[in-house]
Parts: sequence; C-alpha cells; structure tokens
Amino acid sequence: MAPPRLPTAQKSGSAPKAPRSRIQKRNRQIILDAALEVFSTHGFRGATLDQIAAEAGLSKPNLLYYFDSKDAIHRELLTRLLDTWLDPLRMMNPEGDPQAEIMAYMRRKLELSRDFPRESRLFANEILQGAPRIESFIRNELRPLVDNKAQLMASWATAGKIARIDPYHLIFSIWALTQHYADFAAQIGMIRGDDQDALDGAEPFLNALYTRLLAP
Amino acid sequence: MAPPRLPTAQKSGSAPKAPRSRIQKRNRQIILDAALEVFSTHGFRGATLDQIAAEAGLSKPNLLYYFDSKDAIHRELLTRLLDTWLDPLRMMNPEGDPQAEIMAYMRRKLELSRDFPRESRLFANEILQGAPRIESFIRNELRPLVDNKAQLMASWATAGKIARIDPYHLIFSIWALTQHYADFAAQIGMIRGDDQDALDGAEPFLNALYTRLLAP
DNA sequence: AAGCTTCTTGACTGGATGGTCAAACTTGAT
DNA sequence: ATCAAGTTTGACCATCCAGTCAAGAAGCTT
Repeated sequence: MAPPRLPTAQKSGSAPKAPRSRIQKRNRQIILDAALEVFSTHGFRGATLDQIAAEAGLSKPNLLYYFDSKDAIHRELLTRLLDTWLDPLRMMNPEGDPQAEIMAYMRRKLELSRDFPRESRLFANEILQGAPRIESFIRNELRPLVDNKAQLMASWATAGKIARIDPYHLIFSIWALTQHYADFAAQIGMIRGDDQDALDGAEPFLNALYTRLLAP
Repeated sequence: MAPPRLPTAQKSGSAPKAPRSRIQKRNRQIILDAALEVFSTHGFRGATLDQIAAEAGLSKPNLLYYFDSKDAIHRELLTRLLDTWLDPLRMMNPEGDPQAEIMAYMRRKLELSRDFPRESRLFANEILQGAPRIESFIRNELRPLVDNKAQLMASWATAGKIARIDPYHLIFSIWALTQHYADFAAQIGMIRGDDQDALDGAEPFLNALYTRLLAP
C-alpha cells in the first residue's frame, strides 16, 4: 500500500499560514484590503469583524477561516506596512548630494502619503495609542536607522553642505509634514473643498520650504 | 400654605446639566479629566466606561449620574476643546508685523501641544476617523477663519512683507509640525530616549524653519 | 463520475460593555 | 436632630461582538 500523502490541510483550529491555492491568495488579499480600510478609519478596537466581512463581501466565519483572529489580520497589516515604511529613509545615500538626498527623501515620503494614505492612518492610529504593538519595531529598527541618518546629516552640516539644524527635528518635520496630508485628509478636504485633492500644491510648497531650510 | 419650592433635581433619567453643588463641579471635572486621558489614547470606541470610572476613582453608575452617556462625556470634551482650538489663529493680528504674527501663531500652537497633548490627541483621533462629530465645526467655524487668515497672508505676500507661499499650506504646515509633537509623542520618545521631553529643541528648530521660509 | 480536499456559512456561545434601577448613604438647611 | 435633597453603588439587563462548530457546497484529481 502506498504511503499516505501528507495532508495539505493545517491542523484544525489554525488558519492557513502561507497561501497555497489561487483562492487562498485572492481571498486573503481581499480580506487584508477590507481590513485596512476599516482599521485605518476606526482603529483596532473600533473596527468589527462584521464590518470587515461586509467590506470584503465574505461571511465572518470565512474571515476566520483565512486568519486566526481579528488580531492576526491586524498584525499582518502592520507587518506588511512596516516592511516598507523604512525604505525611503534607507535609500538616503551618503555619497549623494546632501540637499538633493534630503529633498528626495521628503518627496518619497510624500509619495507614500499620496499612494498609501490608509497605511499612514493605520500607523498613526498605532502611535496615537502609544505604539504598543510596534514598540519593538520602533526601538530596534526605526531608531537605529534614524540615529544613523541623523549622524550623516550632522556630518553634512559640519561640512557646510547644509544648514546647521538639528537632524532629528529635521526628520520629524518631514514625517509631520508629509503624513499630515494622509492622516488629516478629512480636515483638509473640508477646508479646501472636498472636490480637490488634499495634496494639491503640497509638493511645490514643501520643495520651497526645504530648499530654504537646508541652504547653508 | 407656602408655594412648593421648585425641585432642584432634574427630571429622572437625565444627568445634571449645569453643576450646582461643589460636589457636582468637582466630580464632573474629575470625570472629564479621566475621560480625556482614556479617550485620547484609546479613541471613542476603544475606551470603556469601566476604564474611565477606574481612572476617575468612581463607580460606573456614578459616572452616569453626572453624564447621560458615554457619548455625552465625549461630546462635552470635544466642545470644551473646540472652544479654545481656534483662539491662536483668531489672535493673528492684521495690524501687526506679518512675520512676527505668523511666528507667534506657530509658537501659540506649539504651546498648545506642550500644555494640552491629550486634547491634541483627542482631536487627532476624531480627524483620523473622518471627523464625523466635528464636521460642522470644521465647515462652519474653522474653515471661514482659515479662509480669512489665508487671505490676510496672501495680502502680506503681495505686499512683499513675506515670501510668496501658499497660505493654506503654510497653515497646514504649522498644524502638522506643532501637533506632531503631541500626537506622535510616543514615537519621538522611543527614538530620542524616553527620558527627555519630545519638545526639547522643537522651538528653536521651528523658529529657524519659519524664519527662513517667511523671509521675502 | 467518484471521492477527497478546500471552502463557505447559519446558528450558536461566552464574555465584554453601555446603561438601568432601587435601595442605601451623605449632606446641608432648618 | 430631622428630613428632604443630592449622591453612591451592587446587582442586573440587553446588546454587541470575537470566535466556534458542524454540516453542506464547490473544486480538484483521478
């Protein structure tokens, strides 16, 4: 008799970890997309599985077939987000032109706000609540990277390539100014008219701002 | 027989609206303070009456003796916040020195972040969720004020008193930069070391930034 | 088509949570 | 001290919500 095939099903009680079938891949993505929509506007506690299920067009038990729990969905979203959150800062090149590098970093962050506003709001929600789920990420990954780039900017400043300004506050200012357009989009829309995009005119403004700020 | 005294008690089922006794005034304030703490970090849905009651050192039914509902507490907090939120911008004086007026506005907003970070986070939470409870405030009070001051700044720019920059984005930048220190304090603390204040060095940095930005 | 695996869901459970209520306790005016 | 008003709370209820389960439907593989 032939040796029994290893069962492809996971042991009862745990959702599929890695997508195996076309259906799995598709539905996990649908769920994550719906969950991002709901979590980013209502926060973790404010979101319900029923909302996410409705948004995804699936039944609640079906959600829990693909993910172990509400928390697991949220963790997966955060993990995927953090994976790419550092990239723009990582790209800052010590060999490049200082002012151009910083301007490019600002522009990359602004693009994130334009292309991934929900992700930005998901992140903002986490920080507002004291960053309990991403504290280790911030301490162990973000902080060293920021320290590293801050040192780089400080060296640029002493070399006279950019103005002498606190590099940490410089980085914070880029975060604040770019993420504001995603996180506070509702407010901006109500003030400037909901028809036009919140980011209209943002890039020229920020270009002018950082050009003037960085000039030695 | 003497005419019956008007009962001081409100009709059953509704909490006291205006504080009458010392106890009322004191306990309503204690509750609002506790609620601000809890709402500002967990958001409306994430906060529970039990949490607020524990924070206030009162029992849950006692909370509901002073306020009609969880929602009523939240509304009261928002109302009090919004009452003072516009003041710094209102204070901007058309007769004053343009650059000094804008710098002073920025400084007043920074003071709000320093002195009322919880209020700032409560506000941020509302906006993140799409500003459902304060939409009319934004449209009917904030927007006209911003339009008014933006026009003023535009006139300053055409008169050559300040640089030619989009006044709306200028205002948004002040909001973003100042509120960031309150709303993202958790992140800043984890990056700069939790011992020092998030706002250390913020004022000189922002002074430098806006001095360079506004110079005609 | 058969037979197995994967996928889907209606009906349910247990715990959390906003809110109620009646009874007890405290306070202050007389 | 008395008594009426104001204050406090333990016990309770109804609803919401994350998560379970067993049974059925849809896909694959042969």
